[in-house]
Formats: sequence, C-alpha cells, structure tokens
Amino acid sequence: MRIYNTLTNSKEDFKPVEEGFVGIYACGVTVYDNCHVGHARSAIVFDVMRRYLRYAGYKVKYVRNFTDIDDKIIKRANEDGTTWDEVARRYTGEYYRDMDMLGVERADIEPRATDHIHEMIEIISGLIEKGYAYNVDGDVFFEVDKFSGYGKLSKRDMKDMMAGARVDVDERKKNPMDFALWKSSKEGEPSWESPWGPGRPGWHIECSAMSRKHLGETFDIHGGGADLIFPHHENEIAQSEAYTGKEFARYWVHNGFITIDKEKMSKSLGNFFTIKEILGKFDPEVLRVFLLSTHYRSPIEFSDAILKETEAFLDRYYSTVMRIEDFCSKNAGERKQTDAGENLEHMTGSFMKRFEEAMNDDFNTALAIGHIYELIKEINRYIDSSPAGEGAKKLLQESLSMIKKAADVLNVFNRSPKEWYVALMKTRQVPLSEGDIEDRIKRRREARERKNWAEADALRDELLEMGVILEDTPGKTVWKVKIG
RNA sequence: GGCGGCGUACCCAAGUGGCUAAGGGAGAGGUCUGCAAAACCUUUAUGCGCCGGUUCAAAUCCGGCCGCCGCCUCCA
Repeated sequence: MRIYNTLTNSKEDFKPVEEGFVGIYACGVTVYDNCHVGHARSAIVFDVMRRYLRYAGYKVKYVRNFTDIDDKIIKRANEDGTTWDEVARRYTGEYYRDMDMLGVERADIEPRATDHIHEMIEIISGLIEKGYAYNVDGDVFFEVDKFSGYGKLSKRDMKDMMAGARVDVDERKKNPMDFALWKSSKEGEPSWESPWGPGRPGWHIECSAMSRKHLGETFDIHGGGADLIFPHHENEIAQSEAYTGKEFARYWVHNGFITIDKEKMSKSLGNFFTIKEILGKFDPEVLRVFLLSTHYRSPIEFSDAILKETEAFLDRYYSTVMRIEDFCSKNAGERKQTDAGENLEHMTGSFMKRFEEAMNDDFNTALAIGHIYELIKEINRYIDSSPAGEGAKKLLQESLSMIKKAADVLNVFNRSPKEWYVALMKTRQVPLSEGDIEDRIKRRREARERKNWAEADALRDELLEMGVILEDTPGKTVWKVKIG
C-alpha cells in the first residue's frame, strides 16, 4: 500500500509502527456552526481510509477530535446570548446529524479539547522546563527558534515566513512566529486553572495532547484538510517532537479543497454550501459518491450539474440491480450461456484485485469507482445477451456481490433499488405515493391489453409530469424517479 | 515576494517512463420497443497548456514560458 506523505511530498510504502495495527488521528471540526461540504469531504475521505485499512486486515484505531473551546465559539455564544459549552453541544449534535446522513462512521475515540486540559498543561509545563516555551504575563508561547525542524512539513524557511508575518504581532513574542500554547483569560471568559493563572489552551496543543494520550508518542497517520498544514500541523509537530524527543506522526495525509468557480470554498469568502442545504436537494449518497469520484488530494469543483451527473450514475447502478433482481426472480428456464458471459466472468473474477490495486495506490477511489462503472456495463451487456438458467443467475449474483463488497468499503450502494427510489421521491418532492403509482401502472396495463395506446400514453405522460418514469420490460412495467 | 500544487476530448475524470491514453456525462447514428424509456452497439484526443531537452521509448523525467489555484491570518 502506498500513501502520499506531505512530509516528503511523495508516495511512500506504508509501514505501520506496529505490525498489523494503524493509529490514525484526523483533525475534526471546531463546533461553532453548521458544517459545509468541505468538512464533509474531509470526514468522508478519512472515513474511507479507515474502512479500507480495516478491509486490508489492519486493526485500526481512529481518533478524531472536536475543538470545543476557541475564540469563534466564544464569539458565537456572545452573539446568540448563550454559553460557550451550549454552542459546542449544539453544533456537535448538528455535526453528528450531518455525518450520520453521509454514512460517516463514528471514530473509535472522539476526544474533546476541554476534557484534556490536564494533559495539555502537562505538555506545556514540560516544554517550559525543556526551554522550548516561555511564559509572559500568563500567556505561554512556543519558541520556534528552539525547534530546528520548524517548517519541515510546510516546506518553509524561517526567513521567508518573517517576510510574510504580519498583522498585530504580539510584541511580547521573541519571534513573530512563536505561537500560543496557553492564553490567559480576560474577565468573564471561560477559563481553567493552570500554573500560569486562569486561561484556556491555544488551538494547536489539544491535538498534541489528545493524540499522545490515545495513540502514543509516535503514531502512523495524521491528517486533515490541506489548509491545516500551516500553521496547525507544523505547530503540532514542533510541540510534540520538542516535548517527547521522538518522531510525532509518520504519514501526513491532507485532502484537497472543494472549490466554487475555482476558488476555495470557505467561510470567510462566503462561497459555501452547508451539508444541510445540499441534502435538501440531493440524496446523501449522491454527495458521498461525488466526493469520492475525484482523488482525495485534488481540488473538486462543486456544482449542481456535477451532482446531477452523480445522481444519474447512482440511478444507473440501482437500475442495474433492479434488472438483476428481476432476472433472478423469474428466469429459471433452459440453461443458456452466451459469449458475454465469458467476459463478465472474467471481469468479475478480477474485479476485487483491480479495486484493491486502485485503493492501495494512495486510496484512489476515483479509479475504484471507474472499475465499478465498467462492471455495471458488463452486467448489462450480459443481461442484454439473453442468457438463461441457474448458471446465469449465479454469475449475476456473484458480479453484484463483488460490487457490493467494494462498495461496502466506500460505504455506498448499500440500499435496495426500491429504497433508493422512495428516497428520491422525497428529495424530488414527487407528489405521489407508491400506491398511486402502482394504481396507474395497473390502469395502464389494462389499457395496453386493449391496445388503447392513447390512454396508456396519457397515463404515462401524467406520471412523467410528476417526475415518475415508466419503463416497460418484457415481463412487467417498472417505475423510477426521473433524473436530471 | 517566499513556498507548494494544478493544466488530459465539448464537460467531469483516471493514468506519473513502455502494449490500441481507463471510466462517466453530453452530442450524433443504430439495435430493441405499439410508441417510449432503460440497456446495449458505433462514433467524438496520432493527442495530454506552450517551447526545448534527456531517453531506444515521455502525458509521465529535466529546464524555460504561459495560465489557474492554494498556503504564508481563522479555515476541512
């Protein structure tokens, strides 16, 4: 398995610290507002990595934190006339609601910063003792000049950064790049007792403390969005390695951004869509598949058009499943094999190998999904060639089970066609029940038996008007929700 | 200004030294169908931003140029 490491800017063979075990720490969210689709991407990317590592036979311990104390949370609480912990609680709940919809599994450990104040104080004290940090009037700063590796992750030189450093540099810092480990609290702000007086932790220290506690001083994979490389992850490395004297994380993994008109989606630019907004218009599975259709390190341009395309793909998948089910439910006739069967057999037999090759190469979900498309096409080709008999059924079921096995790792395609269409009726706000549709299909069938094509077509058009498509197959008429 | 990344067909997108450059969407034509829809078939890059170079061999490596983006401040 090869994983791209931001530390070396290259793909490396993956070798965990401990044989057969992988420790992953991914930076989660600051719970001060609803998540946007950029947060969804990060969560889904690491969710899939963790699932695939597990599939590959590793025992995985996945840690993802919540930052539940920070300036933005305090600001939000003041705006809403509530307390910081109420804000954190509310948006942690919203986070779970969104992520559950998107099929993001809970992490094994989901630590909160405020539950680890003691561990943070321990590290900060140690850093002061070792001469890596200094206290000025109750604020404690990390002294970057003391840590020789500073800049190794983000590949920047101290001199270059000096040139870029700006905006209200705290005069008390020895170097403008020094960052806060502990911030003294002003009157009325939330605070915790510490050797340096009441205050709260700086942003970066929580990840050093929580990863150390739950994964040890050296662990395998540390990740997050690419915007965390500097300063957040750079600072984590400095703190942790200065404190322990050991290598912090082995592989640094960063996902790319979501863009709107080529620009990074972000709160400050205001060009973002919340997960909830998108889920009002599309099925959650559409968003998940869309985000996995591009390699995790590349930027993804976000648009309605591309989501519709993804929706059409999912529809194709569920339509194919419906065809397979239909075929298997009635086709027990004379054994008949076709040439297409050989192709399908071959493709099915090699499918998992190709899936694994794709995923082993830095989690190439885009390629993996491409392989799924190909197999779907081959399945349809086979059904079109009119095979028959138990052997044909078995082959189709085997092909479908391969797709499902791969899809399980991505956690997509896990519903029945019917569930998909019922869900789609809801998101598309089709003003009909299943019963209404079945009723019309029955009336249409009667009209067709009388060869009253005008009436049959009128019924079909009426349904189409409301967003439902009818498809006549040799045996029966099936319905789908119109896509596009 | 410093550092990093990207540029593959009408659109999305995989591919980072070697068989005919995956796959999907859209378009065109066809098979099937009462008509449709779906599915399938055919078709759409002698070509991978541009110019040089290395190599028996490059979209893939090196250099230069052009364009776009990101980080350097909170940010997934």
